[in-house]
Parts: sequence; C-alpha cells; structure tokens
Amino acid sequence: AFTQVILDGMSWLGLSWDEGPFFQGAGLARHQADADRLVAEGKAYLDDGAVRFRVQHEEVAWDDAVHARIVFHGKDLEDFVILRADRTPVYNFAVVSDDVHMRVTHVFRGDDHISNTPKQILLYRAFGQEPPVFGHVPMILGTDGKKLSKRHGATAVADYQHEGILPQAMTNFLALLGWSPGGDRELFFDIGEMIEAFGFDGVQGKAAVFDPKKLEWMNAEHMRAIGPARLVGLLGDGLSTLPPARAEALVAAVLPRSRTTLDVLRQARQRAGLDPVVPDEKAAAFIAKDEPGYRRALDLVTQALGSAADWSAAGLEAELRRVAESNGMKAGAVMQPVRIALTGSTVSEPVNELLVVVGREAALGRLGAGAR
RNA sequence: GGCGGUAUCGUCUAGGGGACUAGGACGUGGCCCUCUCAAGGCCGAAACACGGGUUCGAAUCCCGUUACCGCUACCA
Repeated sequence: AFTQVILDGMSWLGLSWDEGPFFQGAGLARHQADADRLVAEGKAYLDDGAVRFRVQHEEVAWDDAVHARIVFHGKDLEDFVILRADRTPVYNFAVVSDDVHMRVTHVFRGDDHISNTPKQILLYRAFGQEPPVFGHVPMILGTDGKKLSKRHGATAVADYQHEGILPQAMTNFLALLGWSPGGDRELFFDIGEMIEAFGFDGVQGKAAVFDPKKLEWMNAEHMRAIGPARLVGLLGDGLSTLPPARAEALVAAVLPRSRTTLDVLRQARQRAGLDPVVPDEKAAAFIAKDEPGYRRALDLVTQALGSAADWSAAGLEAELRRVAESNGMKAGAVMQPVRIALTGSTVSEPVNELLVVVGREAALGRLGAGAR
C-alpha cells in the first residue's frame, strides 16, 4: 500500500523509472548468508540470538555529493545489529547487501540518512567492496519548520492533485525546494530544460520550508503558460459535457482569476450553468444593503438587454453605461447587481465580458430571475 | 547527553574575497488602472545569527558560541 502511494505520486508527477521496484524481502537468503559469512570471518558476532556487527575504532569518511567531506569515527558508533534474532535483516545491512549485489554506484537520499552512512560504509569495507557515491539532499519542512506530516495537510504528493495543482507545477516547485539553477530563473515549463539546468552544485545543504502560497502562484503561472486550449484537457471531466470550444472559452474567461484547477472548474461550471448561482457572503450582504435597488437595477438591465441587437463585449459595455447614465446611476450600481445575479460573486471578469461568456439566453434568464 | 548536518528578507533563494547602497521570486503595504477582483502596471518595507581571527579588503575563508534539524532501535 505504501509502495503504491509512492509509485502513484511519481506517475502523477510524470516521473518514470526503468526497473523495479525491488523488495528487501526478496534477498532474505542472501542477507542471511552474508551475515553468517561476517560471523565466520569474525567481523560480526552472535548476541542474544541476533547478529551484531563489530565496529572498529577507525575513521569513516566520504565526500558527499551535496555536502563537503563528512567524517565520523568508529568509536562514536556502537556495535549494531545486522540480523535480528528471527534471522531477518535490519535495514542498514539489507541495503548494503542489496546494493553490492545490484552493483549500485550512486546513493541519493534524504539528509536524515547521514547518520546511517558510516555504518553502511563499514559494511562495504567488511564485504571488501568499494562504497558508492553518497549524496544527501536536504529535507522539506512544513510551514512551522517541522518535518512534513499529516498535520500539514497533504501527505503524499499526489494529494495535491485533488487541491487543483498541476503535476508540472508541483514538479517545478519541488525541484526548487533545496535546489537553484543559479541566477534568478525559477519557472520551468519544460521538464527537459529543468533536467538540463540541474546540477549538484546548485543543491542546497539546508532544509527548505514548504510554502503552499508560492506553490499556488507557480501553479497559476503554469496554467497560463499551458493556455486554455490545452488546459481544458487537464481539468478532469468537470466540463466534459460541454463542446470543446465552449469549454475553452469558459476556461479562458476564468483563468486570470484562478490559481488552481479547482478555481477554474468552479467558476467555469458556474458560468456554464452547470452549477446553480448561489450568492456568497459578500454578494448576499450587497443585496441585503438595498434589495429594492438591486432588483430595480436588474430590471432595467433586463429590459435594455432584452432587445439589444449587439451581444458583443463592446456593444454590451455601451448599453450598460447607457442604462446607468439615463437613470442617473453610477456604472457600478448597474454592473455589480448584474455580476451578482450572473455569478453569485462580487468578483469576476468585467461585466460586459461576463455577459458574453454566459451567453444571451442564459444571462437574460438569470437577470430576470434576480429581478423578481 | 554524544555524534553529524545547517545557518542571507516571514518563505524559496542569488551570491564562490573587492562588481553589495546585498539581487530575484512568493507573500505583504501603498499607488495606478477600474463597474468588482484573487488580474495587469508601478513603488515600498523586509535579511548576511553572534563573537573572534585570516586579509589591504569578508555575506563569501578559518575557529568558537548560539539556534535549529537529523541520528543515537533486534524501524526504514
């Protein structure tokens, strides 16, 4: 189950792998044989049924690919268990046995493994093998500076899918946490460019704090870079009942005021009439402030637009202003009621454009309903 | 406690001895645009943890202190 979460996360991000996964359990017989051999060579010994590795007082050091040289001393390490009393191997031992077996040349993992590395190097030595290149990348912390956990919301990367984050934005954001291409560049709309720009020189040695706000900003940038036409295909089936051209027009209208695909979907569906118009808190307050005035404005607009010949942004703009002027009203006193009747929100694209997107028939229907 | 890692705006970071009045981005404050806004434009506030060295010169190199993080399992 945990394996699947990781695999799903990678798939979602568009990251692939070319072999495996390989499971530790598959190497049990070899692990046991390797441990027995170390015992036979006097490099490990039995202790309460378990097999314990004998740590000598020697220096253990390596040139980390991310950090500089890291040095430990054998005297600070205790003899550690490599095989439990039930003959199953412990992680530190199993990985070394496996990596030797698989001829692994580079090991990159989180900073939290730095303390495991000297033990593993000792095991490579005991096996008479050259250790691989180790690189320890910084960890990612929550906004509170603590290790990421359930309390911080999404635990698995793929959870962000449901928050309306695009995988390419997530990848871009994650890559920049603990890594910088140098200079001021930070937006990568093409993963190929990112791969090309990557280097261990740019990897930071310190942990980075995850900032959801910046993720959303970056997501908005990616959505705009992708453009309405291609974005429609990445939104799931929220707009699938609509003709593609219609869906694209809706997305285009709503994109400037969206940071996540959820924002896009919500506004687009609402404009398409797929979801009902329900005034939000601010809209309800606006109506309550002067309900007769609100209805009157909608009534005037409904009458004026009902016979309007030109249902274009420019034509509607002119018509709406004419309504306001001839009734001695400010433009806003006409526009805002229309906006609310059409979207249930006090925020949207300019009202004339909104009318075009919603469409003549649906718009007049909602306006009429609001006036009553 | 021991061992290890790390230390530049609130956050992500640029910076590899003089180019630093320390740059960019997110966020944030203000202004403009304007029928509204989470959109666009402009402007601003905001950081080299501290103390010693080295050097003509240190954000950059060295040492110490402090803080934070990790490990210290017959977990991974």
